[in-house]
Amino acid sequence: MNDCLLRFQAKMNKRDTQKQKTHSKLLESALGLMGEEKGLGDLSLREVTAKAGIVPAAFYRHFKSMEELGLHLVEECGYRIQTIVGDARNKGAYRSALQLTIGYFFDYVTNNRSLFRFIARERTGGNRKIRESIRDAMHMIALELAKDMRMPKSISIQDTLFASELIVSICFQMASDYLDLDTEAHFEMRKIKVKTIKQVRLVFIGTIRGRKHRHR
Amino acid sequence: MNDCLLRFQAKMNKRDTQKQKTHSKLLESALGLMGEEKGLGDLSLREVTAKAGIVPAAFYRHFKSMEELGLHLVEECGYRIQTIVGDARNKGAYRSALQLTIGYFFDYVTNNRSLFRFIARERTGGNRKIRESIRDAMHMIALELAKDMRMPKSISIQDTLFASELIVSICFQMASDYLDLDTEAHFEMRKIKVKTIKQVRLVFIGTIRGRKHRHR
DNA sequence: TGTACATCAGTGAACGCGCGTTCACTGATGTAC
DNA sequence: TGTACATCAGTGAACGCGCGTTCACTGATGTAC
Repeated sequence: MNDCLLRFQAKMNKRDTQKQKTHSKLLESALGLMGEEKGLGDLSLREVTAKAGIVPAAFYRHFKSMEELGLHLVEECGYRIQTIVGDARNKGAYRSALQLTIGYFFDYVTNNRSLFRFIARERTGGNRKIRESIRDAMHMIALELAKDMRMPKSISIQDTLFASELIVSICFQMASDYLDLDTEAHFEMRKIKVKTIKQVRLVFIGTIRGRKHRHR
Repeated sequence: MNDCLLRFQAKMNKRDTQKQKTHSKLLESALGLMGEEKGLGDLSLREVTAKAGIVPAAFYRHFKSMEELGLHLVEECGYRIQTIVGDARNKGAYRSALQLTIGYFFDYVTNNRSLFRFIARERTGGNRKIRESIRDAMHMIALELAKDMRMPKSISIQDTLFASELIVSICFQMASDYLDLDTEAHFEMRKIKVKTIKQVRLVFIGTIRGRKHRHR
């Protein structure tokens, strides 16, 4: 996470570097403390600072409240997921079968449990500002995904974007269900993957075959 | 809500009646206290009992924890929404155009803000038990909806149920977005309704036209 | 019906606890000359 | 380069507050005879 946060940094003296490090450590600590049961709202400023190794009062050198930390976290997570989508493109995932692409997706979910848990949970569970921020981030991800979807020429950009937004929404919902399973529940995991593939395929078919209906 | 909770009650002396009344008042108070910003986890036992007009310690005569109250609330809300689906059937909503049915749906959402807010929020935002409980409730609702969907004979029961589950999931997600809007934002509300109609139509088309693909 | 006892929803006081926030501070790092 | 002062991330103690939970209690209602 550290290097992500430093990505726009210009002048970097010893003091600024240290501050950035603590800043990142606070975000990382917050993300790490949110387990299966705890959301952003369940975290206390005190436990986050304790995990980050600073005194509670020092929190205010970085954020004016836990909500502000949450907004930074959404931004950071949104950025990371966009990177994931970009990586998938470079790996050529979109040239593979749908099944394979969804497989990659769930691999990412598995390897970034707390990140996806956070977004899925706060998407509806957080406060209003956080929810809006996540909606924006998901919109950006959908834009990124739309670029990569290979649709027949007859499908307009608007229809492609409409489909990609629905797909992103579905995938986050399924990721949330997926993360609720025991890590050993392989059969149930398989079922969720298959269900996701079927749902996404349904969206593709609906988009391609329903074109005329939606434009009449 | 009271009559709902009494619906399986047999012997009803003065004492039992009073207890049921307080029990309902606790659930109603909890639901009422959850506004735009607060979820179940943000409620304190003390504020719920205060709103219900009893002393904090008396809470334990009804529930052993706030989590238990939450589970009762899910059950109650699930039941109420099923009733809504049933009502819609009796009103003949499913014989109307899709647009009309979705219109009815959003009317119900508007008239039961806290109920839908609660379910939408805790679906991913609550703790694990609550989440599972909501998934079960939504499954029941999807079963109810599947009964009412008029699909071509060529569509199997399984495919119909698959579609109805996706539709329920989509509708709750859109209801959540809808409830985030200012009550005066009529244009934005219209946009969400149109989006929902398009998404649900897409699911219908995908189900009907994709049949062969999914069975090959 | 009347009486004596049992039940139990709700009371009110008390408790210890972790919380967010404040404040004056320290001491390492940065800056101006 | 060396010195004097400014900056500011992090400290540590203190605060008042609302929290969940406990407990012995009260008094209205129910039950057995």
